[in-house]
Amino acid sequence: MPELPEVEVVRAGLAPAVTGALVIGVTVLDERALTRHAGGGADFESRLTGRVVSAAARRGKFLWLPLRSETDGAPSDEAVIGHLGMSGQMLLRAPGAASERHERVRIDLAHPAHGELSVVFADQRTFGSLAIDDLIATPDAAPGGYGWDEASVPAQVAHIARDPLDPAFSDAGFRRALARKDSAIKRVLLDQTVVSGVGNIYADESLWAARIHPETSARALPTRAVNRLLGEVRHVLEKALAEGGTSFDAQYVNVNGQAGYFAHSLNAYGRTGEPCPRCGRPIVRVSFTNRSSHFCAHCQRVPRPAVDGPGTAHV
DNA sequence: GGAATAACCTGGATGC
DNA sequence: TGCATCCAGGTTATTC
Repeated sequence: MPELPEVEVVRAGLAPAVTGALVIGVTVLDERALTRHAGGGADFESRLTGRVVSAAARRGKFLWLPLRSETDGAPSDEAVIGHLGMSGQMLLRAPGAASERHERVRIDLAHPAHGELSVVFADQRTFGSLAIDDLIATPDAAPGGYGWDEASVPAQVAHIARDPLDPAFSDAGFRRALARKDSAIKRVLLDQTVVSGVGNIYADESLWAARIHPETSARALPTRAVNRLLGEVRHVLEKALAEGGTSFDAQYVNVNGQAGYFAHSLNAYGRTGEPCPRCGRPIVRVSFTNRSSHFCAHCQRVPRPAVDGPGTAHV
């Protein structure tokens, strides 16, 4: 389940290998990997071949490789965007390497320093996708994402909020967004237009660390609790990033096919029935909007229902 | 307009 | 052993 740390590990692995490389060939093996691309496989192949990759960038869970032409040196106005979905992988392989299981797209590159190599997009569940998209200006004039200094972002990524590790992320804007949301805090954490990069695993871990019940109303959270939560989100993401991300099986790996080990550091997610590391009571799992929430019912108390009536304070 | 829900998809785990 | 069913979850279109 690639979330921000897993995607950042992939981006960091791709960057030195692809920056400055010329695309010398593209093979689309499964067009389901191009659900975000306006044209078909042939269009994807022809538009990408002959371009030069300027960088490897990321915002939240979206990756993109800005493209420029081989000769004119003009600024990048398009990019290959990629989302790993549930099970997507970006693998670096030697030229002519055997096909990967669930391989969907292969991009062959010639790098001026490293020679030829291939970027293989493999995806078991086909929720991930690639596309070529226009770069548009960021409304705040800040760099579009991590690994990209230009104030531009792919059009399909423009609606995605900045992630909490982005220097241009606005804490005040996050607090204002929560104050407007009449939804459970966990649902808001998973809303990529409010804060990006957080998925089910890190939402559960951050809420556990901040001692906030996942069904607490976002707008009912006091400012102090919001600040505590934001701090824990950042702490959890940074720690997971330092440990190479979370891998439960072979579905999340870095560009070399290696797993991360943050799964050993999880306190709540996937630990149903195990003792809470804080109080020793069992972690519980409940269904939550088509997925699961894991939390400690003792440390993360159920929010008291709002009561309308005389004497009730409203904010 | 905001919030909630369903659908997309594959393979491993589980039950019979 | 083989088959059917359930489950995992990020994004987005649809519905309320």
